[in-house]
Formats: sequence, C-alpha cells, structure tokens
Amino acid sequence: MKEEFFIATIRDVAKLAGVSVSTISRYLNKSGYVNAETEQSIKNAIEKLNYAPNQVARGLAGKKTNTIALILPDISNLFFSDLARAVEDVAATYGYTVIFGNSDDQGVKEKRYIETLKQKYIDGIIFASNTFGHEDAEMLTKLGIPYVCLDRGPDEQNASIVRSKNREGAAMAVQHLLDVGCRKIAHIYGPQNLITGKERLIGFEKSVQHLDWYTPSLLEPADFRIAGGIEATERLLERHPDIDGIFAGNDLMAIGALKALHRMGYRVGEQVAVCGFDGIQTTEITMPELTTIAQPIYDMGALISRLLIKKIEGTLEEDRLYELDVQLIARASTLRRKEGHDTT
Amino acid sequence: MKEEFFIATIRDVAKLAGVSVSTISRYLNKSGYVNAETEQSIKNAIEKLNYAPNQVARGLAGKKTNTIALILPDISNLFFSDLARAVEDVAATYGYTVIFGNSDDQGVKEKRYIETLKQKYIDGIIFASNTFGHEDAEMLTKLGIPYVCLDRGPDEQNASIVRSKNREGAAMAVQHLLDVGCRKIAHIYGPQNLITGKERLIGFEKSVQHLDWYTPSLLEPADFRIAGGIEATERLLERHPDIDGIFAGNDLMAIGALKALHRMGYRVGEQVAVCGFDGIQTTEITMPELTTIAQPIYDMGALISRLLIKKIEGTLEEDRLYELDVQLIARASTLRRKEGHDTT
DNA sequence: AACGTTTGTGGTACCGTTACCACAAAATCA
DNA sequence: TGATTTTGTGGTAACGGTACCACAAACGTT
Repeated sequence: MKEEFFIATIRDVAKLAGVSVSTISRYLNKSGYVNAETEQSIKNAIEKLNYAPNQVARGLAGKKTNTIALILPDISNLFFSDLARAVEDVAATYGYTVIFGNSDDQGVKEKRYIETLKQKYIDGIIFASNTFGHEDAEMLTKLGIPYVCLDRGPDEQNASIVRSKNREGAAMAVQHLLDVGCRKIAHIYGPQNLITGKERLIGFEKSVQHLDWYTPSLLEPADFRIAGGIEATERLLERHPDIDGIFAGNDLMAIGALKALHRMGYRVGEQVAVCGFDGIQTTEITMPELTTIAQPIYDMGALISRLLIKKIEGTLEEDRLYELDVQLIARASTLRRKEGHDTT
Repeated sequence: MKEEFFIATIRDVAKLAGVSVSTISRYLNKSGYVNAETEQSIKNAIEKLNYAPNQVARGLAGKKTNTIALILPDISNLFFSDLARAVEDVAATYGYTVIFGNSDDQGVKEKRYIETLKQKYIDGIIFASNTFGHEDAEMLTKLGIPYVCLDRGPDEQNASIVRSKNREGAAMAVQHLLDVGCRKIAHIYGPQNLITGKERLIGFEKSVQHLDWYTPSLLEPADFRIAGGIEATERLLERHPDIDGIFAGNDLMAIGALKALHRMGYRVGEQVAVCGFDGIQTTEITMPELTTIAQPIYDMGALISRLLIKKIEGTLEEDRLYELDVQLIARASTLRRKEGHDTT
C-alpha cells in the first residue's frame, strides 16, 4: 500500500524517447515541428510509460482546464436532471468534464459557486438558475469566463440564451383544448419572476381574451410545484365549478390538477381536460397520462452545452437567443368532449 | 473587453503586506508561525486585493484539488438525481466540488472517466455504477485515489459500501401484502447482476417459500424499467389471473405494473395490491399512489459522500459495509382486501 | 553566562506543463 | 554559391502555489 504507483511525467517520456520536453510538448499539442522518426519514438515512449498529460499542470500553465460548470436550481428536479444528462453527454464528447452545483435559486449560493469556479480556472459556465443577475454577468465578463443561459439572461442582447417557444406553446395548448371541445378554460400560471411563468401566461391570455367566455378570474397563480397545483385547482373549481379545461404552466402543477380533480370526483379527460407544459418523463406515468406541451429538453441541454464549448473555443460567431420549437403531445388527459355541439 | 481583469496572486499580497510569500502561505494554511501584527497586515492586503488562492496551483503543488467525482449510470434516472443532490449538498458544506459522469453501466465509459479523473488529480470517487470491477479498484488503490461504492463494491471487505437493507425490505413488503389480505403474491424481480435485484428476490423467496400458495411461477424477471414492468405483469397475469398482490423489485417496475393492471381492467388497490421498492418521488404521483419500501435515498447520498471525504482526509477509521434501514410507506395501491376471511 | 527552545521570517526548489527564444541543419531560391 | 526560408530541436522562464531549510531574535533554564 506504500509503494506509490509510478506516474510518468513529460520528463520521463523525454528521457526515454531521448529528446527534450519541448519536443514532447510540441508533439502532444501538435504545435511546431517534429520529425517523423522522432514522433515514432515518442509514441513508443508514451505507450511504454502509459503516459497521459497532467491536466492540472496544463491548467496552471494554460489557464484552461477542460471543465465546465452547470449551475441549476436543483438536480433532483426532473426537468433539470434531464437537462444535465444532455449537457454531460455533449461535454464528454468534446472532452470536457462537468461540475454541477445546486443553487436552490438563492443568489448567495450561486455567487459562492462562481467564486469557487473562478479559483479553479473553469472554462465556462451554464446557468439554468434564475438568480443569475447583472453583476454576476459583468464579473464573469471581466474575468473572461464565458457563460450561456437557459431561459433567461441578465442582458438579453449580450449573451447566448436557449429557451423554448413559451408563448407559442401556450397558444398551442389553448388551441388543443378548444379543439377537443373545451369552452371554459382556466390557467394555473407559474411565478411571474420566471420567464417561463410569465411568457406562458401571456400566451394564454392572448389566445383567450377575445373569446366570449373568458374572464380574468379563470387565472390562478401557483408555484410550479405539485402541491401548488392542487391548491390552485381547488380555488379555481370553487369559483368556477363548470370549468372543462385547465392549462397548467408546467407539468408538475398539471399533475397537481390531476390529483385535485380526481379527489373532487371529476373524471379527468372526459369531464375536464388538463394540459401541462414541459414534457418531463413523469407525464407518461400519471393516470390518465398527461397531455403536455413538450419542450425539447434534451436538445436544449445539448445545444446550450455546444454553444458554451464553441464560445470557449472561440468559434461562436455571435451571441444570440435560441428559441426552440415545442411540441404538443396529446394524451388521455385531454379527450374529445362528448357533450355540447357534438352531433353524433 | 481587452482590459483583462486583474487577479491577485500570492506574490501581490506578499508585496503589499511587506512580507514574503512564505509567510502568506503559512498564514493561509495555518501552518507555522505568524506574528499577530503581520497577520493583520496580511488580512488587509488580502482584503484590498480581493485575493483568493488559486486552486489549480494548489492542486499542482499539493496533489489535492478539493474535487470529488460521482460516477452513476444515468443522472436523469430519478433515483440517482436524488442521490446526486445529497452528495453535492454534503460535498459543498465540506468545501468540495462535484464532477459527475454517466456510465450507462458501460465499463468502457467508466474507465474513460477514471482515466480523466486521474489526470485531474481528483481527490476521490463515488461509484454508484454497476460496472465497477476488480481491476478498476486495484488501479485506484495503486494510484492512491480513495473511493466508496453504492450498493456493491468489487471486494466487499476492503471498501466502504453503502446500501440499504434489501432483503429485510423485501420481507417487509411481503408482510405488508399479507397483512392487507393478499393470498397470492407475485414478484417482478430485477436484473440478477445487480445486488439490489438479487437481494430483493432472495428476500421475497425466503418470506413466501413456506406458504402453501407459493410456486416459482409467481416470479417474473424484468429490467428495472417501466416498460419491463408492464410486460412482466402481463406475463404474470396470463399465468395467474388470480394474483392479488404484486411486489415489484423497484418503483419503476411497480409503476409499470400499475399501468398494466389498469389497462387490463383490474382495480389496483382493491383487487390487486402493488408494492414497489426505492421510494422515488414519483411514487406520490401515480394513481393510486404507490405503496413502496422506501430507501433513505438522501441519507444514503449524504452518508456515502461523508465517508468519501473522511477517507480523503484520512479520518476514516475503517472501511466497512453500511446497511441502512428501509421504511414501508403504505399508500393507496395496497388497500386492505374486502373479500375472503374478512368478517364484517 | 552559556545553552536550548520557541517564535517569526525569508529564500527557493519543486509540482508538470506550455510558450517563447535561440540555434543549427536542411531545403529552397536568386 | 551565398542568402533566405523551412524544418527540427533544446533550454528555460513562467503559471501560482507549498514545503522545506536556514537563520535570527526573543525567551527560558540551569
């Protein structure tokens, strides 16, 4: 246990290959000239010594560590764990390692991570956290640390941002609910300090405000969580027992609506249609299965990761906003209405 | 954009404080003597320069990076994202940063991570992956990289392992199903190359083998996934349409069972009771809510993380196996049977 | 008074790379 | 043929810390 495994350094390789460390370094980085024969003997030496360049030393010398960080509110949140998977997949193929941190949407925690990451010469950061503010952005820019954001950036014009078409998605949800025969649709909307919450609400309002049955009391706020969805649904049904469609601002709240409706004796799908937003895996698990406006979560993670790496490597032409298409996944929670104008 | 933010080094601090770098270093690491007045001026200098020691340089000099890695099959799996959350929480409080990698239970990927981590002077690794084998373990030991394992280690006696009481949990599940009145219980078991799959099967068999209704054809293999659970349930019901209880080897398969039963017209809870294993969040979402043997996922993650850090810092007395208690969470998927010997 | 110990400090080699410069031999050009 | 460029190589100072050693002053101790 004490015989400390031997780890070869570039000097060991140089000695064995009979050349200088400079030559090895040049060979490794494909910078500068190195003769064909020399190259071969270097290869042999590396092979024999099982040499692999030390990344920490490289990091110190070059201020590049091949590591990126992913700051998100909570990795145990279904949406973010899916995202994290995509980020890591892409990062790995490009030779990057991923560090992650849970901010719980608390600015303090986020700042603490940034501080740590700076001392570790991290190459870039992905922010999927909502507390990322102006001063953080400014500091990172000054430090020369590239970053990209999910959903929202501190200054929309000066950063790469990936999100999906929230307004359009909300409109699609409403249209689908109308298509299946709903004639009184409520919306449980998410926190208005989150762009997703806000945009989906706007999208909903725009789609329904011209309809005769619409009244603002069909709007009910909640917190993007299951329990919040349950409570909001209860409040809504108290005001409007005749609601026949609910569009929830995200899937978790939609699941809450499902539970509440079920508990109160409504038949979901037949009597009341429910549509969520996000497309998390769990929507396939509910009973009935949940109709949802699916964000391309994996694609978003892959894209944002690729953008960051491009930015790090200086091959990103320009910072801009990417708004990805969403997709309606119609399932059993929104069946076609039997009653009403249906003529069959 | 070109004015490159100034980042102070230990030498800048030394100059400003009017002492040598040695003294600063001693102050920072609380190693060796430093006069009270000197200390004050060092503090001032650090404050003024907003200095924070560079971790990469530290890493190179001391071969310690305050970084640990978490290798798991898939971060987007509900169980592992919960675990990851706990690991990161604990790591952060001890001043460690967490790198994660998805192995997809492929040995190649896992080895690739180990290789990378070695070059990065990672301080330790948590393996929640099932492909972690003997040679990997040996190599890490030789390299002097501490590691701890979830569920299973390559050599049980020589590593710290955290798991939960799988056999006992299986017995609890059976007992609960019997308690609610089940008299013909099937078991959908997981992959037998996974310790969780194997132990839960053993626990089940031991609990039922002496019962008169038991027959091995009540056992059905699946793959720990929802779709697998559905198929297994279908096969089981074909053989034994009168099954009144199903114990699934994990929650995902139990969810599959729920779906299959529902689809086939069985009333889950009343006619057939279903019990899962793991205690993932999603069990609260199903309808009916799923009874499960809950592993203390967060505690497991926290413990394993703490063990690794202790091992890194040399304060772990001995390597051993930790088997944590599981807990029955009885919910609507296992209601008390009405039929049979019930006298009311 | 002579000696040993504690306190306080600085100098510098090293950790394992990369980047820059210097230099020489070979190849190309006028 | 001499000048210029290309090819190939080595030396060494960084990168930003830590750790060991040397040294001196202050303090006790007998």
